[in-house]
Amino acid sequence: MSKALQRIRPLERNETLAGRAHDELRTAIMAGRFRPGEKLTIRAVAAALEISLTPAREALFNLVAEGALESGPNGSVHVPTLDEARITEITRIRLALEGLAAREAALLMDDAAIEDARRLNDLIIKANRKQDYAAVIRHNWQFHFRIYECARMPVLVRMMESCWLKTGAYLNLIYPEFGRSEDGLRNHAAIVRAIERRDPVALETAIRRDIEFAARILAKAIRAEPELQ
Amino acid sequence: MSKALQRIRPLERNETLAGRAHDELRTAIMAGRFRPGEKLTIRAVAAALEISLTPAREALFNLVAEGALESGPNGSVHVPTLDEARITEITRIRLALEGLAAREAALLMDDAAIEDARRLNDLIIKANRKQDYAAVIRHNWQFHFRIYECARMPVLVRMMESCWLKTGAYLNLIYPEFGRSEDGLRNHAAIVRAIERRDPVALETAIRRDIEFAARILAKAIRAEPELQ
DNA sequence: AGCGATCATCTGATATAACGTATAACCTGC
DNA sequence: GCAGGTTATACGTTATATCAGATGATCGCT
Repeated sequence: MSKALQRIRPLERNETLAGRAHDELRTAIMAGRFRPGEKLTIRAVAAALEISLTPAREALFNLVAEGALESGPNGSVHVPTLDEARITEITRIRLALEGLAAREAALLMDDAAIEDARRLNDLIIKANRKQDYAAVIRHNWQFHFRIYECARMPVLVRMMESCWLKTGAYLNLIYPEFGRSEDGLRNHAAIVRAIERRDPVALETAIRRDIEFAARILAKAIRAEPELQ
Repeated sequence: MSKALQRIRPLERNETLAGRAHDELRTAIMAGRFRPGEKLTIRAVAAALEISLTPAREALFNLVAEGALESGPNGSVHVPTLDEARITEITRIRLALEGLAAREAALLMDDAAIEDARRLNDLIIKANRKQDYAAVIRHNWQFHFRIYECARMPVLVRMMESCWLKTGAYLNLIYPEFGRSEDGLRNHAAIVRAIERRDPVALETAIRRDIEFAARILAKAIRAEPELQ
């Protein structure tokens, strides 16, 4: 086989309609474009994406299986809602998983990854200044997972993504407040310093602080709008 | 609403053909009834369960989305295979997740749960003596998850299940050896002692030892049969 | 006016058919 | 005998039709 042929990757599954629908919904969830508790009917998704019921249904229930959406008693699918117990549970899981990923990534990050993280953090700061919270959310995701993927633990990455997806619908709720506080930016600065020094303990500490900070703001936002529970 | 009506649970999704197929495949995977790498075609599953392609397909791809099965380039679905890197990754994840669950469960287990765990451990010992490894696998699952569910962290439970499912196909590979060694039984005895004393640290330690022991045997079994990679 | 029943509509579940692609057996030419 | 192409079969993907259950509104009765 030629060198050029070795470079090209095998076709991924998301070239199918169901796969594309899955990706589309996934990024929409992460971007917080659905309200917590919002009901997603098969037919509405099919109509919105201009596909038939079969791939729309497959995308929805795959997201349910992933834990990104929830299914009601009669097969209806909605965006998950979070109460405080669920938030503390997810937070504790994130501390365990992302702590592990952080320790490992600190040892394995190469210069390109460190530079990417630094650049993404700058983008977050800029977007936050412009109050472009959609960009903040997107770059924050990229920032964290650019680090985590350096741990070379794909199963772990999928589980961390699952945690993030569960809280995705609430991100728009917290970001105005997140931006106002300086703590979020300080935590990210500490993360960048830790990866520059390739210090596993410092990185885990900084990541933990970031997670706990986000959890506090999220809990406060939910207490403020209890109808979203 | 009456007290009695609050007790009854809403209909679960597995009353549908797709849900039942999902459960059926899931328990088959856990029981190690499929070989690692075995290909599961939609039509074969549909024929075996005497259902049409639609629910069979849904069950298969939901298991893929859960991480219990893997999908190849052209949409084919197979039982996951594990190399040593994957085993160490899953082991490290399990240590993090099940360690968290163990610490929490130790504080929350009531007498009924402790009694159940003791009873399940006895069943494991008996089944092991009879060399009924299918029963050992089943009771081992029940033993661990009877403990973990006491942590009241449903998201965490699903993630731990996902880890167990990934290694399910290899369980038959390791159990003859697992039974021969006394270490497995010793670890379980330590687990039972720790939950009787409701000691979080001791329980986490014992669980960790059990996980690491299982990982060692699994890695050895895979090294012995490299064609299964 | 309040309650309950009936009916229309919405929605999910499943089967089936049609389509395109991969896989592999076979066949041909060298 | 072997390489390369061809064809048939198997398989995944998608759309559509049909059915059943849930939902909600309207109408009638008390």
